[in-house]
Amino acid sequence: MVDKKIPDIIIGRLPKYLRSLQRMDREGRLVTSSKEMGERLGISAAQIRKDLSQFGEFGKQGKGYSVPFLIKQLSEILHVNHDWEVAVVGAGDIGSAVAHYKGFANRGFKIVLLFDNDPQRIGTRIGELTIQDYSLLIETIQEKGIKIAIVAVPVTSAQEVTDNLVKAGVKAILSYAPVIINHPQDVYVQYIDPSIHLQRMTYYLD
Amino acid sequence: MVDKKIPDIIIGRLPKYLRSLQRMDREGRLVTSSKEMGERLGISAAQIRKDLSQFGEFGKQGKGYSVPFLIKQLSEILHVNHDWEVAVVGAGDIGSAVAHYKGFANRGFKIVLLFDNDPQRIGTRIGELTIQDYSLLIETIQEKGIKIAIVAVPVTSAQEVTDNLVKAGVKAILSYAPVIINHPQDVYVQYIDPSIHLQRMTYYLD
DNA sequence: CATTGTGAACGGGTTCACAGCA
DNA sequence: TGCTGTGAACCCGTTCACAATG
Repeated sequence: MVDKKIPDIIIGRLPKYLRSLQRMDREGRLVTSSKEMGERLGISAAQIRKDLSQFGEFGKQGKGYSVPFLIKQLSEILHVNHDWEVAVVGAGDIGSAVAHYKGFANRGFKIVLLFDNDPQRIGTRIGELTIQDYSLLIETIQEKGIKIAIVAVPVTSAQEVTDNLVKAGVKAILSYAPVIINHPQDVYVQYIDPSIHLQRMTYYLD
Repeated sequence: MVDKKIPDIIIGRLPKYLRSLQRMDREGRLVTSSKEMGERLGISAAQIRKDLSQFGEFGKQGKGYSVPFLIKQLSEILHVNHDWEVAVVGAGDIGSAVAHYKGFANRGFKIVLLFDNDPQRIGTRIGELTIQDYSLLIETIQEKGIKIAIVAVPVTSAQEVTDNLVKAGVKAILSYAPVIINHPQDVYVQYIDPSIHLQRMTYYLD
């Protein structure tokens, strides 16, 4: 294995492999194969083998892959073998749902901060988090050294919030605002926009 | 323009083009170019031109594209020139946030039904919707002829809910449950899983 | 002997570059 | 002149097919 540049499209599949493996693990499966993983994921077995082979020889010929071992390897590759602290900006409906979300457990993330600029909300609690004043965003995030943030604010504020997150040293942003955000090249941004997914499907509906 | 099979990867970009154009429209822009769209979207101008040319000749040489005209064309192509009625299953944190979400307006979708199986929730209201009994899911959806549903239930129920939606005649499903769902070929499924996005970024973080 | 790892072949999506046209 | 539409070239990801091997 050479540590050449891995195409981003492969990186994008690894979390799906990991999620599938963790599910197998919960089902008590100890070993799997590229064929089985492919069937579960709707991906060809050859592609899974080739993707994994970019990072090492994780399988055993004739046997397949050890589920716990592959989980360990993928977790390390994706840097989710330890939890990342995450800040959430916006405590409206989406921010609250994100703050309550149980799905980050065992996936490498823990929400530790929740910000809002509404005086009515600041100081109130959502789950185990107390809503912080947005005006303290930069200093608080800097202080804690947080590198990942989730943006759950209206379209109109998304750019300003992003700018402040970047100033605070955040390097990865997941935004629920349906707008493309300008950001430095060394900051990674991903988007969640349900309408995009729905429109992608309505093309095929009559 | 021949109505040959359009690659799905192109279909996936059209909603992004449409969202960007609607934003320009709100900004009062009347005309744009493939260059400008590309810069906003982080996509090459050539690709945008080639994508659009699959469906017709929408531009004017030397001038560019009319923003309102292109919005109209893309809306028709994606079948979002009229609103689709959407059912939401699950009225927990995610389902509630989806039900409250304003971002479907002008994107072609209107949530008209919200189901849950918790007797405590059934009959209560979320926004303008009254939570319906999940046991009435199939007949209600059939009756209304709803073709699109959003699944916001725990992983453990996602498959069963999907099976019932399919029975009810739903053809497009957007699922927030972090698990791959089995479904007939003539039913389209898309997923939203924030952990997948985050893990895709942590690969690049130290 | 089932299944991996992988070079080679393949296929298709992206970019290039320019003719065409307002 | 400026920008679209598009055939051709290019590039890169996927699939193929089989040697390797526990």
